[in-house]
Amino acid sequence: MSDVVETAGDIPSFRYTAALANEIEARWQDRWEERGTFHAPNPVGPLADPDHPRAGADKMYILDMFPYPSGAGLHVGHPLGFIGTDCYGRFQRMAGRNVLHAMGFDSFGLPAEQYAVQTGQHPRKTTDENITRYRAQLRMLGLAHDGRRSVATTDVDFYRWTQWIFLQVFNSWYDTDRRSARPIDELVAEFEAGARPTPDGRPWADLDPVERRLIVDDHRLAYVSQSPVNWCPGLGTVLANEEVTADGRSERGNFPVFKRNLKQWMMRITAYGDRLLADLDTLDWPEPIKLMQRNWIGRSTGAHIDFPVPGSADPIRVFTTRPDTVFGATYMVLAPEHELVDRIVPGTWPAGTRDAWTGGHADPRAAVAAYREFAAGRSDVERQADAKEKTGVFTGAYATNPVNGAPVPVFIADYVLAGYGTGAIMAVPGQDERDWAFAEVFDLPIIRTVRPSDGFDGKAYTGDGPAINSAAPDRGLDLDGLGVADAKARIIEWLEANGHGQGATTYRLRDWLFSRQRYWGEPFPIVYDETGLPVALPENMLPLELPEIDDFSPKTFDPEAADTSPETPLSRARDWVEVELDLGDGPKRYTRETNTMPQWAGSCWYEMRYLDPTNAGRFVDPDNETYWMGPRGAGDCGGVDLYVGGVEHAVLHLLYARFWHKVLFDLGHVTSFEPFRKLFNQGYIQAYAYTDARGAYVNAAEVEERDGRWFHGEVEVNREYGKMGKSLRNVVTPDEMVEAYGADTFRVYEMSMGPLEVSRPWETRAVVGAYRFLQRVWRTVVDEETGALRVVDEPADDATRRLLHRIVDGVRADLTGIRLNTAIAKLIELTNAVTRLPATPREVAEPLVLMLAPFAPHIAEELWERMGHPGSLAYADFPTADPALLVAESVTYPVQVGGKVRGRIEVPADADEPTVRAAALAVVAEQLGGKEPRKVIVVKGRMVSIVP
RNA sequence: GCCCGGGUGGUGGAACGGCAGACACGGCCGCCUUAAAAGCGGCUGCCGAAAGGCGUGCGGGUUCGAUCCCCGCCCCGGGCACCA
Repeated sequence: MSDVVETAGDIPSFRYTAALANEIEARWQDRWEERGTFHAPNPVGPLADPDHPRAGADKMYILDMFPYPSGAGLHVGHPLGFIGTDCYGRFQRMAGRNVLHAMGFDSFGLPAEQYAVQTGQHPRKTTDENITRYRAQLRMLGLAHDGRRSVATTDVDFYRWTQWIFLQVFNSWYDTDRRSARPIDELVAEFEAGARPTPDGRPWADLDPVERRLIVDDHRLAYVSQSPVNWCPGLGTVLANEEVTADGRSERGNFPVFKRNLKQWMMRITAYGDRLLADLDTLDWPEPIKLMQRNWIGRSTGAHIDFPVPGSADPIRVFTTRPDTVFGATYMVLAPEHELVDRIVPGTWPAGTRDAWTGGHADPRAAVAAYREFAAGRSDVERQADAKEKTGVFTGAYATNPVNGAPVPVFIADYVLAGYGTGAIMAVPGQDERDWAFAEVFDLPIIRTVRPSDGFDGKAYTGDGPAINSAAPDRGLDLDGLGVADAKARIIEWLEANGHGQGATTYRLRDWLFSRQRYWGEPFPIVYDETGLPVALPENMLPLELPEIDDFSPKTFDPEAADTSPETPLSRARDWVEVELDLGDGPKRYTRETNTMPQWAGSCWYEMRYLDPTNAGRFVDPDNETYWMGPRGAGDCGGVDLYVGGVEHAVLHLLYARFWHKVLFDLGHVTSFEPFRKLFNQGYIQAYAYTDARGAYVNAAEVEERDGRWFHGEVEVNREYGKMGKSLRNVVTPDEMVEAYGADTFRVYEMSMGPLEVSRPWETRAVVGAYRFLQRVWRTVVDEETGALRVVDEPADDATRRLLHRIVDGVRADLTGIRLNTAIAKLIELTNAVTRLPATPREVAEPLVLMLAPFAPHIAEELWERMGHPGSLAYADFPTADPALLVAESVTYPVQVGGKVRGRIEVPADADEPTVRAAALAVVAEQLGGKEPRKVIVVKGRMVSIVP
């Protein structure tokens, strides 16, 4: 991209060229670094600085979603958000705020590990090299980061606190009465005091130590569970629900995923479902993101209803959002994995069992076993592909409908999910489409319990209407005639009064699967003793460092082999796994946990480490957390003032981080109850890619357009629009842009392309517009031929001064609202006006340069210095408009007749309405043809509208 | 299928319900130059010679006035999807 040819002598010696820009940029980047220009002072600790110009000032914490340092380096799309936050932060600093802006690296993760597996090189080496490269690329852009605060999640000093927070979570339980996490010791104390009954009612003192531990472990916010998880044989690891795509494949690698019962670490995020939902209302986030989180949490209200099973001690408890339809429950379905199944299945088929219900098996046990095997062997892909075809089998058991005593056959079917509600449903085919479909396959009765307004039409009716067939007079229950909402309220009242159930709320959100079978992640600070139960390492044994091993790969399997089980890389480090430790009760043998934490762990709290990156005694000092993230008043959630990143983290990272933050809040470690007060989703820079006739990508830089068609040499190629990527052969790097135009031009171009939140295509040839703009700014201050200052101390003419103040006012408003593209347009407008003047008045040049500084900081610093200001403008006051100069002396009113502009009048700004009206009528007298208009509307300062 | 977001010149995009198209790219014309590049200046929504007319996905509505608000479609992008 070095096609900007500069031959000495052809261009003025002091023109703002790429070469000059690069020289200026390198010089200022060095100065900023040497002087610590962007160091933000903390209230306490090693980063405190009482002499700093912003010490104790109003603070502003700006955060970017930190990048994964990939081996490919940055392309021009990556820094879009970083530049946006930098412009905003530089503006806020000039507006008087103490701005904290830092950059770190989310450096655990699969690519470094996979590269390590291929090459045998340790992932730490690859990771460190990539981070070094990223730092260099980011530095080149002139980002005003506090370099002292840069952290990487793979730093041992960082992940010791990730482990520490894990222990906080592990050593906590959720008190549903107080709606808060509490230390686990307090739960134990309640059990010991008898204040809290044990699950089976036996006195605490009668339980043996292992029984007690099992009960306590069952309450922890981090716990080991044997439950259905997403097992991905092709990757050799289990995955969180959020990492599985809609069609049942791994987000990474696109391998099939199977539900398997495996022992895994879970985080009890469901305990926080209601707070994660309710507190969304306190956040200044884009509505679509809040909506995605609301949908993900998926709160539904309804009721639990108990259906007794004759001969079984336990009833089948179902969750339903439509308790009003209980009279239409003609069968029930349990998830195949439901724990009650084995206890209710009889030895033989009951009399009258239809052949279609048995799956051809001689007895119910065989039928259930066969169906379970079938269901377990189906990947989510297959299950969802066949969603319309219902499968299942009769268990041989009947339950009793509590409202009328009717016997109800119990089926198992995989359309009922073990993880949602109670894993059991009452099926009401008359009012539910899925139940209808199942009832058709198994020829089950259908009872309508809601009357549609326009008649029955051979399918389930899910709308509102009066209840029918819903009375049991002998039991004091009659819903008939009630609308859905009233019927719901009435039946819940009846269920509660008669002990058959109660109103209930359930969430779609499931607990978070927290362990991975990988090497390159945080080791769990957990060991197992001879009982096989987990034991937390004491804090003084942190950090628990990753052991050095030779083979970093988890064992992977045939992607389709559902019946395989994970084997972790760390389990190969035998000397590390089998240890003797003294955890306070003398040296004993322990076995270490060999799973590692998922990549999300570090990103759940990194924003707090920037606040106090070197603190060896705490993850963050409370005074520093309170200053930077504390609530601004009663009811305020606190948190980062502006968090900018892509929408792809709408539910994963942003939900997990909120959860951890709330646990830390409950335990008193932070004062904010949300981590990110304001969220801003930046758009993406997209790019065109071109394929030839064989579908192979050709180098996009070599493609030319001719009459709306695209050619690579003489070959016509096909244009695609999408991502930038090596394999698409359309990558443009910031390095090339900086070399060809300078970092300031690159920054201005990216910010001027459109609103920060909107995605847009990259167009290299358009970058020159930003370049010409900066050249014009340069020329207003510096004579291109001589290098002399063109700035004069004479006052500006009135029009220029008014323009300046209008622009200052607009740019300030645009920057405050993060409308960076329109701010730049205004600066160009001002520059274009000033360029036409014979010399540049200082009263215009200085504010122009100051306003330019957030966008193009290097050239602004350089010009500021040349205008006689030593030091940096980073802390100079951002210009303020004089309100008196914002009021125009005269106003031009367009005059509309019948909605069309037919003339315009110029009147003094303070002209009263009759004056404007008379002037307007005069100018359009011809159109009115002497007739008196029906109506004349004068909008002060805006326009006149006449209805003829 | 359900839920969001969005459709404005050749292109990226501007417009508190008030002159649609700011600003930029591209294009055309000109200046400078032996020449080219760079730079600078002018023009550039569409139709029309002009006067003028038509224009913000399509069709309606509210309003003195609609890119903006309301209703119904069409198209594009994203999210969720057997959640009882």
